Amino acid sequence: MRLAKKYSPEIVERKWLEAWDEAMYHFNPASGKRPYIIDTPPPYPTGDFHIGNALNWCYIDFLARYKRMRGYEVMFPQGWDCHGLPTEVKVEEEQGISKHQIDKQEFRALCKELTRRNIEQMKAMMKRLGISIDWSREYITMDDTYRRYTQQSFIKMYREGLIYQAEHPVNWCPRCETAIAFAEVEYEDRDAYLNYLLFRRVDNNEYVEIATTRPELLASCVAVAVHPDDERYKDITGKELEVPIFKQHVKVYKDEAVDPEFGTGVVMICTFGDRQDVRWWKKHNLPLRASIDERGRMTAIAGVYEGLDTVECRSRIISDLADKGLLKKRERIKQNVGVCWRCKTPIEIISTRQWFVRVNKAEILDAAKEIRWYPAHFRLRLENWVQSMDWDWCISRQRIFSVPIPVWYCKRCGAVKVASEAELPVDPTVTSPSTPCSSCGGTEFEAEEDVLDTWMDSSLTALWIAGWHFDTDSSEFEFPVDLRPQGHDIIRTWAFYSILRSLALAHRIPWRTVLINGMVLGEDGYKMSKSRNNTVSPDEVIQKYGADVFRQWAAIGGATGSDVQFRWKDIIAARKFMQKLWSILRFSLPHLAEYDTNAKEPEFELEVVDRWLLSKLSRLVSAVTDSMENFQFDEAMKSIRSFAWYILADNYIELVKSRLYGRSSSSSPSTGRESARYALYQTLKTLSLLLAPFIPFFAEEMYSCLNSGGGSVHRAEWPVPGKIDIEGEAEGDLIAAIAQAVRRYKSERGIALNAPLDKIIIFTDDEIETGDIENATATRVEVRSDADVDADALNRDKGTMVDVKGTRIMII
RNA sequence: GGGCCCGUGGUCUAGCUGGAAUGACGUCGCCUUUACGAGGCGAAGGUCAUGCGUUCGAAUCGCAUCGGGCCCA
Repeated sequence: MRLAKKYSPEIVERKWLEAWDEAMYHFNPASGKRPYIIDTPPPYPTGDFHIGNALNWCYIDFLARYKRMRGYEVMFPQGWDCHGLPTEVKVEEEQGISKHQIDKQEFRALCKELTRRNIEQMKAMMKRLGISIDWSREYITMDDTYRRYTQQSFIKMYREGLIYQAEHPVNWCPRCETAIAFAEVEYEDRDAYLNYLLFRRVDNNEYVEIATTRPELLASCVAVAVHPDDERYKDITGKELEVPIFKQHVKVYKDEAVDPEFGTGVVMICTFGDRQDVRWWKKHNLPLRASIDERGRMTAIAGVYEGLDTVECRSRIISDLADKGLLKKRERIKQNVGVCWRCKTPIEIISTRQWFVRVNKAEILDAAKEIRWYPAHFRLRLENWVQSMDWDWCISRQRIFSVPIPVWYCKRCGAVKVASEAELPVDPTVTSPSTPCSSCGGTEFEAEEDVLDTWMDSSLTALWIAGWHFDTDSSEFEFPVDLRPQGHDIIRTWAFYSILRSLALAHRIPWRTVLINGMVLGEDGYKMSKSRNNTVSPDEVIQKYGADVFRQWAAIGGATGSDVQFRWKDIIAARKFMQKLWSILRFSLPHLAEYDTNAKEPEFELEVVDRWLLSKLSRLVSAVTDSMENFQFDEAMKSIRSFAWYILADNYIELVKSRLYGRSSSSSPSTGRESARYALYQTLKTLSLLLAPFIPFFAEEMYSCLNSGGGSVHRAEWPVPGKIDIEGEAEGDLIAAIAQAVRRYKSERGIALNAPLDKIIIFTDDEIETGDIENATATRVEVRSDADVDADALNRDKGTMVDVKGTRIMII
């Protein structure tokens, strides 16, 4: 058999995509093998499996394939997190409607349909990438079984007092008209004015200057604060000030949190301008004056400004203040504004009745320490996040496409009626409770209209895949599961909520290990974004160079956990390596024709160069195994690449070529060829195994060409390192170095590599096998005693003395 | 303002439980040799940001400074 000269990924990859039986990736709990369960990220089905996803999934697949070969029963499931708001927005866009214009159920159906379509697109890309997902375990959070699970978890936590309803300030998006969690608030730098206003002292009619960026909140001003050590304001603490325009009297408090450097050092406390206001409001027991409503409009408290939006109100108040002489000055400043992560509208903090999940910070921090993080420092990101939370996790959302909160309210007594397990999944707006109110016996109920935050369902993935039963507190498979692979961008969301929920529902950590991947940066070094126009899709790379090449880039692009810059150069380099491997195979196969693939090591002693190769191979297997155990995919791939290129191709093949072609070696004429065939075959077979996690298509092709006992390389066992042959390595290193020195000699002099030289003299008192050197250099080799180095005046004049690893050789 | 990460040949990157600096791309030179010319072989190129310290010895540990990035406020 003779392979084509050029490697064609499109042919080989398509062939294996069609030939592979996906069942080989199915998790079989009855196999008796040790399980290795991966809590795979359930992406939000945008329809686009982007390069960041692809990097994440490549890491998972490297590991999944590796672990299978190591004898684990791997569970590599795949879920889809049907995120409500962005889907709703997309459907509105596509249909040209507003969600309020059509029936809720109809709208949900449109959302579902869009989601299914998007999932199919993303799945196709995952398959094309060769990701070894067990599709029999696919789950979609909008499906009834999963919705039921989510509602069950709600009920359990509600019964245990971990979920409660309360009126509390929450982050609110006035455009989406819904509460959002801390994790859904982003911060942006925006231009703003710092306005210096005059507040009148009630006791002596003097004015106090107060700087604020949000004069529209004057109606909500409930107090003023200064730093306790601020000498300038010693005399006003405890006194009352009159708020301009609105005339309410507010007290001046002392508080350490005031920054005396900002503005005038006097700050007005409003309900609510920001999170600090909420802290002060609680600490000083201040009253609540809500001046902004759920649509971002001014309320009746704002008097003449009622009905205006905040921006209009701000400018009206500023001009009114100026008219009254109460506006001292304005300064342009940069302000960090909290915005809705979906629509970038500045958020408000308003107090409404919502559902909350209790956040037990200490418990989560302890759990985070129990989990192994790779790289370790990412645990700190979670810790910092937990410590920064000001109030509990708000889980109710005023949306449509999400899991309904399974609750009704008794119309007669107002009691909360939580659905029973038997009623799940339930949409309380469609179905009535099956039993009367337990407080008053009433049978008329009002449905809870709110739905759950999407993290309420995606934070259950670890429990779901392990088959955790809420009723029996036990799981079908091992829990905690083994691995959570995810990007560092969602530590504060998915990782955080998953830990919280797992602790609350199962009283243990969700996974033993978290493996973090970095973000993919564009060629310009910046994070990929459409606005920067530096995006590259995995599809584009695959179409041009194949999935194996993409996967090599994913492995080798950077150290695990660090951000990875996308570079076409790396793609080209990966493709060159594919071609190199192909050429090695193309050269080797004819020499291995009719080779008995089950052959044991020959009876006779192998040639030194062959022993050298096998010893280096042993080291490679150890190194790659070690790297894989430590998630160092870049190191693993690099080790393989440099072994294949430098040791196998550049040195070994050049040295044994002649023997393989049947020309005899000097020491053991009859066995030279068999010795080389044995070493070459073992090496290629091992290489195909080591490559299998990274480039599954090529590895399979290679494995099948080598006829290694049938079956898929992906069902084969991971290689065990062979013996290390110290002497063979030392002599082989010298032989390879001599051949290399001769190559360099020829290269420097412009001599063709296959051109014979006069002769090569090796000065050594050790034994050295010269047959392969002669063959590789096409030159006769003479061995002389080291003592002869300076003796031969004639040759010294003609030749060039080269020091090779401490041994001197003369090239003539 | 707080936390974290990083600063290695022209560019990107590994090493960072201390012992003569990894690889890729680019550059230059040579080569159509029966595995590879949209390729191969070979070469040049580095004060490992700066300073101080610990050590027999530091890219690797500590401190400080400068610069970049990310996350959070």
